Order: sequence, then structure tokens, then C-alpha cells
Amino acid sequence: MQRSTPRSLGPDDGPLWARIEADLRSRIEAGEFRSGFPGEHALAAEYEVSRQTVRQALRRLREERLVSAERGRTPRVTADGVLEQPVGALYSLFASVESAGRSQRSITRVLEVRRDPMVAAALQLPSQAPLTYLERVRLADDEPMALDHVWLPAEGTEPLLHVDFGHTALYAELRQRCGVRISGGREQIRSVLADHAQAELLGVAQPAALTYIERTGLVAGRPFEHRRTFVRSDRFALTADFSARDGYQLR
Amino acid sequence: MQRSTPRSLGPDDGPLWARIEADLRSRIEAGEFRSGFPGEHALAAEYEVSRQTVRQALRRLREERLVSAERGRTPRVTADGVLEQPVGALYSLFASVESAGRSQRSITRVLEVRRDPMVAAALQLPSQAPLTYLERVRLADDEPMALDHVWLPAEGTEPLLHVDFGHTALYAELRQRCGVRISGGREQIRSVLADHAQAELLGVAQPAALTYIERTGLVAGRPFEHRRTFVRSDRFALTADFSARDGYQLR
DNA sequence: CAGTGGTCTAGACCACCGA
DNA sequence: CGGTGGTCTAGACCACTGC
Repeated sequence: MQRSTPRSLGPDDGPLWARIEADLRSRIEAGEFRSGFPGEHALAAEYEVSRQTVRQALRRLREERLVSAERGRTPRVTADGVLEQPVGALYSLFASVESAGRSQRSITRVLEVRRDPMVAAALQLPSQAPLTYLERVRLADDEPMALDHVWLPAEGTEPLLHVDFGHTALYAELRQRCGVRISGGREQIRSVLADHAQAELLGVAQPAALTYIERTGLVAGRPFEHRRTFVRSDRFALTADFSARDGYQLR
Repeated sequence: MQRSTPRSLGPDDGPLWARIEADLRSRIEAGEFRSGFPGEHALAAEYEVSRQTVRQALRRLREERLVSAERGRTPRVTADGVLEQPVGALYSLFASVESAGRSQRSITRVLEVRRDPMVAAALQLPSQAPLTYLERVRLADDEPMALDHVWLPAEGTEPLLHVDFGHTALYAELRQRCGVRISGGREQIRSVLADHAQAELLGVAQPAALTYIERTGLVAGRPFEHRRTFVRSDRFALTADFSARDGYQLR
């Protein structure tokens, strides 16, 4: 709680606003600001910079919805305890179900530690590294919607083995029980034919086309989650808006 | 060419920077700035505002890549004659082919004026409105890749009826011959089974899963393009990166 | 070299929100 | 009412580019 000395920043390599942004990120990460985030005037005073510099430092944090910013309102850190901005085709599909007023639940078919050299390679782990494996059938209003396979490194995800995934979200459990937050990643979307087992689990007649989403989720820039999801395409579609202004936005 | 009087702006309803942004947009649209775009200092002088206000007005234009902005370089309008920032699943698929070093061409199967009440409704036109219809098989290295159906309002797209679409891109022709620029829109992505005709045209054995993309392109906020594309999913996939910072980015 | 955009300052007025 | 963010000004210094 320095009062008259300015907050000291990292090495003098980048612009001032970038160093302030980085400092604020680490302070947020460290859990400071749990009860309210400072306003622009306060930050300008604390860092002994102009308000424009503070605003530049806050620009990205606000774009990412990491901190709230509304005129008049008390600013807050929104990522602490609240879901981070959800992105991705999977989230989009499942969210569309809920926005249609349909209930959602899962049937866990497998939840155990396994080894799989191919998946281990995708996660950049030794081929015999133990992996937490979760296989679920996802239902919308008790109707099969998707078949979901998730692999995570067993190391660090032990608490998940005792979780009932019938109604809870994987990412929320990962965050709360393991302190791990998926920050980004890559998805590949294809269409495939359902095999016999998949058709049976999803309740579709063969032949049937499924939407296949393969996702690699990153934590701190390293692969942490490998996921394969097969979605019934007769009932669920991906919708996106695109524009020069906003790029590609899944809905 | 006012020199000592400031440039007059529209009604005094929004922030100054927003009115300057709108003014710059219309000036760009009108074809001013063909030989160089003014710098920030010049714009500040012309509008008699501070440079920060000019920078705020330019922020979106730069994000959209409508004008270039690099330190030291002469600023330019980039949308004039250059492709606008391409977005969308379709573009992503076709771009991945070219980045893999494969050649691309199309076989035009149909190019004519048609009527189709369903499509007309999607384009918000009277049900018997004439429509320019283009149907192509798209090839990568002479191998069938996708089946592409496009409908446009016939009114305003007459010049397209004499174009050879074997090697040219629809959007470029639309821009150059009809002065129309697709600024955004919506896509829906599903998986479907190929019917007999599609399987034959695409050279796949039935049953086969295809990726089906339905796109509505907007011009000035109104539907202008209705497109249905069926892509061989055994050879082509959609890939996207996602992150809190950048959202969902097709590759 | 002159011109560019990037960064930064030290003020200011205002609309809006919540207590 | 006090505090918030949104807007705006009139300067300044600098790194970089292209001539």
C-alpha cells in the first residue's frame, strides 16, 4: 500500500502503458482487487502517469471483459469467479440449446485414468503419460445431442476423478478444483459418418452425418486439453456472423 | 479544399470523433484519398480538433484495415482496389487450399437468371423477383472440392452473366463490375449426407458426409447474396483459433 | 531530411450511477 | 452528492520511413 511512492514496474523494455497493463494483469491474477477495481483516476495517481496512459493500459483488459467499465458504475474484476468469455464452436452449440429453453445434462460413460500414445503426443506428453479420460453423452431435453471425449494430463487433474459430471461443466470444475483455466486453443471442424456405436448412442439411423469437432485447449500456451466431440447435425448447427468490423463471431 | 475554415460535419448528436469517423468513411467511399490518405496531424488541422480525437476517429478504420497506419510510412486507403479483409468459413476453406500450394479453379455448371420463391424470401425480395444464379464445382488441383450455389438479385448484377467464373472470384467481380461490396453476413454450418447427384459431382462414394455452409451476405445491411456450399469433408476441414484476447479466428 | 504514427502529459468538462 | 468513465485540448518527444 504505497501512498506517496509510485508503484514500481518491470524492465523498461516496452511502452509505459504495456508495462502497466502487464502489472495489472499479474495483480488481478494474484487476487488483488477482489473487492473492487481502482478507477482510472486512482490508477493514474498510483502509477504517476496520465489518465490517457492508464486508459491505453486498460483498453485490452476491457476488450477482454477482464474488468468491467461503465460510466458511473464501480469497476470490478469480472474474471474472478465468473465464467471467462466463452468462445468456440462447442460452447456455441451448447449455448444455443440453453437459449432455446431446453435443459441440458450429461451421462458419464467413462471417467478414469488411461494411457493413449496418440493423445499423449497431441498433449506434448511422453507416450505413456497417464491421462484423465472423460467420456459423456450430452443430452438436450433428454434427447442425445453429442458424444464427448476429453483427455487431460492426469497430473494435476486428480480431483476431477470424483466429480459427478451429470450437471456440472468441465471448465468450471477445472478452474475451481484444479486451478486451471483454459485460455485459448485451436479447433478443427469436419463432417463425418457416424459409426455403429456412435449411431446407437446418439439414437440416429445409419447412415448419418455428424459434426466432428476436435479441440486442443491451451493453458499458459501449452496443450492441456484434447477433446473430440461428435454432434448430431440433424438438430444442431453452428451459426456465425461475420463483418469487416468484428471479424467472425459465433452465436 | 477549404484551407482556413474547418470541415463541416453532420448533426451534433454523437461524440466528435464518431462524426469525424463517419465523415472520413463517406469521403473514402466517395473516392477521395485515392492518391494518399492524410496523416493525423493534417486531419487534426483540417477538422480543427486535437490529435487524440483524430486518433479515436481513426481507430476503427484502422482496425478494419480500411486505411493503413505504420510509423513512418505514407498512410493509404487500402480498400480501394485491394481485397477487403476476408472472413468466413468459405474463405477459410478455399484459402487453406491455396496455402497448401494447390491450384484452384471452377467449372461453371449454370449461370443464368432464375426465379425461386424460397431464395427470394431469404433475400427479402418479392417471390417472383428475377435472380442471378451461379452454380459451380470448385476444384483443387483438378479434384472436386465443393459444390457451390449462389443467388443474387438480378437487378444490378447483369454484368455478371457474361463473366467466365473459371478462375475469377465472385466477390472481386461483384465489386469491379457491379460496384457492390459484401460487408458482412451470417453463416450456418452443418453436416449433411451427400445425395446421389452431389456424390457424383464431387466424386465420392455414398454414403458420404459433406460440410454444408449456408451463407447470407449483406450489402449496406440488407441481404444481397444467398449461398449454399457443399464441401467434401474427407479432404477439407475448418480450423480456428480461439482466445480470450482475440475471440474466434478462422485460419 | 521532413513527415509519419506511437507515446505521454496535465489539465478540463460532462453524463451517468449509486448512496 | 462524489466517483466513475467518456470525451477533448494543446502541447511534447521520439522511432521509424522514404526521399
